[in-house]
Amino acid sequence: MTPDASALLRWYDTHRRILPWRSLPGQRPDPYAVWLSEIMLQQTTVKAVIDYYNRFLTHYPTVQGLANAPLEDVLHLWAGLGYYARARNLHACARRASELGGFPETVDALLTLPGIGAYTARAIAAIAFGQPVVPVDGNVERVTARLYAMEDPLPASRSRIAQQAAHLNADAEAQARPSDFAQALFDLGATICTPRAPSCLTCPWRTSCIGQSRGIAASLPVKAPKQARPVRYGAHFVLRDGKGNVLLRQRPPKGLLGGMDECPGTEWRSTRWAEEDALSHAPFLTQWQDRGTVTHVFTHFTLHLTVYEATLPAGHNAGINQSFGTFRPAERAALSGVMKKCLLRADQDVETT
DNA sequence: TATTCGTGGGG
DNA sequence: TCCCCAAGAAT
Repeated sequence: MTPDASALLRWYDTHRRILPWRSLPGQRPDPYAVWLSEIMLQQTTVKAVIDYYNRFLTHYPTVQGLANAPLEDVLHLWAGLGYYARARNLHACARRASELGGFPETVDALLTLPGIGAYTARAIAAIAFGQPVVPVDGNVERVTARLYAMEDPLPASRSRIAQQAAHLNADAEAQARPSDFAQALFDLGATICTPRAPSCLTCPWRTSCIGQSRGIAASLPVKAPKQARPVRYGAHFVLRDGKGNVLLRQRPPKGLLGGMDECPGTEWRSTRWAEEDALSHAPFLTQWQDRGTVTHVFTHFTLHLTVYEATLPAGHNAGINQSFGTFRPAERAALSGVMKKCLLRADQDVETT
C-alpha cells in the first residue's frame, strides 16, 4: 500500500523550493551540477551549501575544469564546509567522470565512483537522468518511518526503512516523474515532515500516514541513544613573519581534516597539557603569548586548544625545521573551521573570551 | 555492524 | 546553554 504519489507531486508543483542547483520545471539539469550539489549536501544543510555551491560553479563550470584543478585548490575552496574526505573524493570523482566523458547514468555504475554511495547514486540517477529510483536520505527515512509507523530504532532499522522507501514510487505518476518525485520527498521532509513539530495538518500525505493517525508521527523515527562525546586537548602556535604570512603545515592526506592546512601544534590527547610541555612542541624558541583557548565540537569529540602567538624576528626563519611548515598568506591556505578559530583567537585580546 | 569524519543553526 | 541534526560515505 503506497501513498498517493499524485497528491505529493501536486503539492510539489506549488510548494517546491527554489534552489540554485535545481533546473526549471521541464528542463534537464546538468548532471555535473546535480552531482556537485549532492556531494555538498551530504550531512550538510541547504543554507550552508548555497554559497559554496555557487563558488565552485564559478571556479569550475565543468567537470573537466574541476578534474584539471590541483587538489590544494579544491580543498581551499571547500575549506569550512567540513567532512573534507568529500572534497578529496570530489576531486577523484571529477577525474574519473572526465575520463569517462561524463557521469554514468545507472545506479550501479554511479556506485563505483569515489564519494558516491547508495543515497547519492540514486539521487543522481533520479534527478539528473530520470531513472525511477528512490534516494533514501534522512528526509525520506523520516517520512517513511512515519508513514508506516515503523517504531524500531535507528540505525538498526535503516535497511528495513530503505526497503519500504524503495516502493514509494510504485504509482505510475511517480514513475513518470522520477526527478520531481525524489525532490518532492526531500521538500516534504524539509518543510512539512520535519524532525520536530511536523506540520501534519498541511501534509499532502496526511490521510495515508499511519504515524499521524496513531498520533506518534512526531516521535518517529526512534533513535538509539548516543554515547557521550570525549574531550581532547592540544596547543597550536600562530607564528607570523611580519610580512603577512603565517607558518602553516599540511595535515596527513587522510583521516581527520586530511590534507588541510594547520598551524603547527601538539598532538590532540585526552589529558591537558602543562604549559612547559606544550611549549616544548613550539616551532621556534621565542616569547610565546598565551592567547587563551578555543573550543571546537567535532562529531565524535570536543576539542580544547590553547593558542600561542608570536612574531618572528626578521631573518630568523632559517632556523625553523621544515616539518613545521612554511610561511604563507592565510587567505591562500586550506583552513578548517577549527584552525580559522585559532587564527582569529591569535588576533584577539585574551580578555574578550 | 560500528566508527570515523565538520560545521553551523535552531529549539 | 545544550542538544539535536543536516540531500551519507568509507572503512
